[in-house]
Amino acid sequence: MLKPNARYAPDIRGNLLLRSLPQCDAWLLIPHLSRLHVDREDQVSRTPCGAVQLIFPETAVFCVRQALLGDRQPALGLVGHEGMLGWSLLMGVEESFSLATVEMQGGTVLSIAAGPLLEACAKSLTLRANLLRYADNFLEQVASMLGSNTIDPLERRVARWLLMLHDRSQGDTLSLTHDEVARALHTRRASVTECFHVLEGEKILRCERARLTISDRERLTVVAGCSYGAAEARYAAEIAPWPRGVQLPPPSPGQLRISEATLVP
Amino acid sequence: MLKPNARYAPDIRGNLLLRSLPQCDAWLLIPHLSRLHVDREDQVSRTPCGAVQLIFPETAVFCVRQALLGDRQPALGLVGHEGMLGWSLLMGVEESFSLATVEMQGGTVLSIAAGPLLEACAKSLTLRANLLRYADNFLEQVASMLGSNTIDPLERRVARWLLMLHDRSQGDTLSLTHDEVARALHTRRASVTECFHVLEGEKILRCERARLTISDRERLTVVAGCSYGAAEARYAAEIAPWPRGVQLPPPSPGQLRISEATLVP
DNA sequence: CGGGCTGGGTACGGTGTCGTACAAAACGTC
DNA sequence: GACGTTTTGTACGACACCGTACCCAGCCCG
Repeated sequence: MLKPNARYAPDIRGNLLLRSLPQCDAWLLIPHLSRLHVDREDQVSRTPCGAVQLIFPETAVFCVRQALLGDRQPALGLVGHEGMLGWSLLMGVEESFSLATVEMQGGTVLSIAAGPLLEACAKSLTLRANLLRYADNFLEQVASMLGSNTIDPLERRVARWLLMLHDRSQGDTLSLTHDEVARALHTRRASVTECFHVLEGEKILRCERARLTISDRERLTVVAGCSYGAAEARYAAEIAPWPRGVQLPPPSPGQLRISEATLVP
Repeated sequence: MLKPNARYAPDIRGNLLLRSLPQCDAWLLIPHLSRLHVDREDQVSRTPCGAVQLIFPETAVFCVRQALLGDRQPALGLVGHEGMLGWSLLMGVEESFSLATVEMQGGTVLSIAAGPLLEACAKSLTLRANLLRYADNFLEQVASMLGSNTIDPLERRVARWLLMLHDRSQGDTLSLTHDEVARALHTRRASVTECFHVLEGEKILRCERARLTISDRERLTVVAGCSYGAAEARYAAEIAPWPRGVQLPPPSPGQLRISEATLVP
């Protein structure tokens, strides 16, 4: 019942995850991809035809939150042209627990309905594996977010969030309000303003009304500390080159002793 | 090189996830499962033969953290007899970003090496889907943890953590120290002690040295609020009955408007 | 040009949690 | 039964962040 849209094959180079697929896998998806435009604050979970879908953002950037919870909750992570939305489809779950909202100024995405997607995955195990590898990476992103939210002072969290947004945008200017950042990090708008002022004082940032420009990304990563970089480095190692480039964070402070379990007879 | 252990087929009823599998899928795994005993504080990621493995806890309860980070980090979630460890194998990732440590008093697990596991998954798509569904559920758990850590006052977080431990234990007595809880929630040991005293005053808890007993689980869930329950209810809906039983949290406060995206010609 | 609105600057008191510290109690061990 | 170790009880000052509030500056619109 979910007929693929009979349209010309769209260019997939706008999404790094799609671009990272081997040719043969990519062509299992391409005929079924539609390009959509989404606006700021949109929440997209179904195709215009009503089918559940997988979404590969191009210029749009999505902020993922838990569904069913109010609007006052922190962000779980960001998904832009490096990733996809709707991974739960690949895990055999119809309705995801999460919900994505368009951050910043809106843009385009490539979308494929659940039906054709699952057919394609059935045909190619490597396709499924490649997409699932991103799901794992997103889990790591959420884990990092948890760590950052729990132990980092606000300034560090703000720096991290800006870097994450920067990675997923073109250019160095982000069009968002202080309030938007505050809601993502679950803090006061006023606190975000203060953090911005500090960063502005250090010439790392420049902010105008509803728009801020990152002028010294290098030093911003220093402020963000080791909360930023781990998930991104893994993405680079396992999936595709990371948009802005990353180097691995400094070696871990504590050595890990992994003991072997004893066999029970 | 990774020969399955030539052992009698172990009883899999100790793990709810394994038990939830259809017979035919379960028997793809059973011949390759070994029962291991793990001790408190153990970190298990490989079989005694050195192979990466998937682990199905029975009586053991694991606390999952990010690997590569120091010991001073918050917990991402808990895995007990309702779930599994090593999901990243199913997503085509060799080494997981996470690391699990045995909480409380140790116990047994069922383990299968990566080789036989992947062979089994190749044979049965439903097996893979069933296991991946848990991976999605764990992601939701981490998401809840993030929310709780970010917005809840400490008392609520403690209550939630106790409930999560309770779900995965037998009986009503948890053998853990205040310090263990403090490290999981990334707070002071003293703060945890204070929370316990409050709960003890309300006759919800009774604590002795390195051991605490939950005497009124009902009221504990009230203290935990809506941070607890969402992921558990989903588990119940999609995988298997939840150990202690859960009812869905109260209806969401804010309605969600999901707009459809516009097609780009 | 003037009003309305959104976004940003700034302030103040309150408080939950932190870091640190020390002593008492419970337990294991010799 | 004495000792060391682990676990718990309790205290105090510090401070990051919170909630709230108000005003001002850009910006859109009529």
